[in-house]
Amino acid sequence: MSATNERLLDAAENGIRLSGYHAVSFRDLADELGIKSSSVHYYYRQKEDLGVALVDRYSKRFFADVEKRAETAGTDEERLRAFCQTYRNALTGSDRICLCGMLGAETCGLPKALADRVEAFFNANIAWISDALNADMPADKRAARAAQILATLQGAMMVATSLKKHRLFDDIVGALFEKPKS
Amino acid sequence: MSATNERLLDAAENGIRLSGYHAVSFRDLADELGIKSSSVHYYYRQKEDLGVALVDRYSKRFFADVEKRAETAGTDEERLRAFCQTYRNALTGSDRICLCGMLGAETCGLPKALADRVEAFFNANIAWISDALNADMPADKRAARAAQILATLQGAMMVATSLKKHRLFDDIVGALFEKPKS
DNA sequence: GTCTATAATTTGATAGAC
DNA sequence: GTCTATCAAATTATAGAC
Repeated sequence: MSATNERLLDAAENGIRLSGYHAVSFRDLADELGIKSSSVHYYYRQKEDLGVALVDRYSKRFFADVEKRAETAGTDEERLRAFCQTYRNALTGSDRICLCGMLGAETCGLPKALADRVEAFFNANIAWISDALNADMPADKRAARAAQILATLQGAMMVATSLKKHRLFDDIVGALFEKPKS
Repeated sequence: MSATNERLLDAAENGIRLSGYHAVSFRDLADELGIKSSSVHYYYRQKEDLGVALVDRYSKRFFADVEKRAETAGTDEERLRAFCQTYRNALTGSDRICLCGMLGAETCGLPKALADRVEAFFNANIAWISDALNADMPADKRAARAAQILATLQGAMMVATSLKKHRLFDDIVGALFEKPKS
């Protein structure tokens, strides 16, 4: 992977996470990198190819970060908190929502290959969370709870950035872990 | 409000909720209505004006529906469930996420006037939910819980449509109301 | 209210030189 | 790997006839 290719993916991920797939053009990306749009086509023939490469890189990085954070976690709840921390870091480190959160919202307007990868990302999220719930919860409720956690994280990113109150993300995720008063 | 104007808003809301603001063009809307794009400009001079009118109509309808459902609610929890039902109905009746959920994700790429209205919609949501939490919860935790409920609803719509599993929305919102086992 | 006509710009994409 | 040159199509938008 060349340096230009990487800068290209960075700029594209950036733009999409801020404004959406359809708001990002090859020319804007080229301008940002100081190259021509035809050079962008050299790396990715179609926009769809760029999108797919983007989600692939994002997914890999995401789960690598989750695993790294979960390594030092002892309990299941700590693993779960590590997972949420990956989301938090993606937001507070960049002021941008999740790449797949944006693309997931735009699903119907995306090339099928791209929408499929986003779907896979979410399914992998739910599977990972479900696994972390093992000890806490009866099996039949795990899937719903996992989906709830994913939805809350995604929604929290969206609402927090829209309201430009990033602390809101922490408040929301905090409420998610609140223990019922004994 | 003329019939054409209303069909125009319907088509625009439709398209944006499915694919996003930047994926919807005046020409597409015109074609869907069987008119010319210049006629669309007659109703809304700029795309931004159309977007603003759209969010205004959506907000009005949304809170009218919430109030109507909440009318017959006795307890605070019933009021909250009525609120969630408005979201659910928006999704299951159309397979589309919330207009402001989509626009909220795209915030950075939107004209400021539009982004501001979306922000106002979310703030009104949080205020309404906070109010419904009155009896249940100490005042200092209400805001966080209200934001959490909003985020969960928005995230649930997004994830459920992306995964094309609409039942997931019900599962997620169900888990939100789950009582801790006594 | 709707149309024709048109303009200016942007966008996704390709061919071929260097 | 990057460029020039170019294209066809799409997009936002306006002027003015009917």
